[in-house]
Amino acid sequence: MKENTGKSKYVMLGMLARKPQTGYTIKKWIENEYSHFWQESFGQIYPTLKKLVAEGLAVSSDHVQSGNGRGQITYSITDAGRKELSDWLREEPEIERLRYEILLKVSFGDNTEPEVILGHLDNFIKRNHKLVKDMNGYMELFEQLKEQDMDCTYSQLTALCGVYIYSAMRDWAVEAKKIIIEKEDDK
Amino acid sequence: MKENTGKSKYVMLGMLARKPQTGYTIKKWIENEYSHFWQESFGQIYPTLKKLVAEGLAVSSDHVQSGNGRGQITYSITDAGRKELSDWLREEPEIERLRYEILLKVSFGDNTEPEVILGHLDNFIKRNHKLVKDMNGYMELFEQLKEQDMDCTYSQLTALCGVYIYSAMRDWAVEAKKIIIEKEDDK
DNA sequence: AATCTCATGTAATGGGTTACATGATTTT
DNA sequence: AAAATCATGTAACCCATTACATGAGATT
Repeated sequence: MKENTGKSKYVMLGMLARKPQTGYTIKKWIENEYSHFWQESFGQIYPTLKKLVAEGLAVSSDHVQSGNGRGQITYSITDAGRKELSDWLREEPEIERLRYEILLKVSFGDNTEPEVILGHLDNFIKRNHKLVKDMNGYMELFEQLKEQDMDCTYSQLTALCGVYIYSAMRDWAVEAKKIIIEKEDDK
Repeated sequence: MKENTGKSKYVMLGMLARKPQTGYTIKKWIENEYSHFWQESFGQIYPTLKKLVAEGLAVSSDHVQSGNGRGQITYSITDAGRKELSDWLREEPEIERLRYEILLKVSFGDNTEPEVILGHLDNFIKRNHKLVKDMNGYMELFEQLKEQDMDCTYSQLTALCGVYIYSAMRDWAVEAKKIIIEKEDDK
């Protein structure tokens, strides 16, 4: 019985630490503000929330609250939950294992025409360019919140990371295209 | 029967496209040159290779070749395999889903002391700094190979991506530390 | 003698997404 | 009237890692 909900458990705790919420709003929250570095599906969220309650890390207030639809369940974090979250925060973060399919395709580039790879890079540049703009949008939004005395430094830092990473990816792809084209011209 | 070996199938094909190999050497190859953007375990490699043979995308020459140990099985790609690889290369790469645990912890930073997050960032900086050096080492190595007329442009591009991405991560973390410290000083 | 590396393989386990089921309210 | 959104939940499936099993040759 090695209860392992992986990281989802702590994500739920982190979300509930901000304010009591339903599984549904947690999902929306993650989609909106976390999607560039984290994602959770309902298939994870609902069972995990139930486990939190079973472990005493959260409580589910209002079993069925008739508002709209089927009724919603609001979860709140307990003191034990805050302790669990804070313990986890102290642990050294795991080294992330990346799986960039585009790098795989680039590395196998010899097995196709250069145009194929150049095409992928073009799309990649466009996507990352848009992401940089999105992240800068978030940065501004947080800046405005700060002026209204709302503390959101840590959230802003994740957006800043997005700016850095997506800019780097875009710049790399631009450079990569140049190098491939140069190589083709040399032939 | 939706035979889905995910991406591993194409990784194996890409490896065999370079030269006929054993599962063991494929593992070593991926560990050495791909680990920063891809990884495969034996539990994936061996069954996948067998499936490739079953699908006619590879052939296994030399069932048991007494050399050392239990004997090795060398796999070679077939024409059908090359076709499959090239078809896959043409497909638009999937959008990668990142899961950066450190960003999760940063975003929940309010639930712990700033020193905890600063500590994580310190380690993150060190790790990424080392990775940048490693990637630059690869870059040089590939440069030398180029001078010996070996074509390795595409492999070099993945190392270049490593330089870009790890530099960005390191620079972000340095900046993030500054911002957190500034905020603390303001209090 | 013990351990490390080469070498292949399977079974158990875990973590996560997708698809499906249900159903009320709100918007088009 | 139809479609979208709110809202919760389960089951199937897939992918991947880990642990385990086997065993020979080389090294310490």
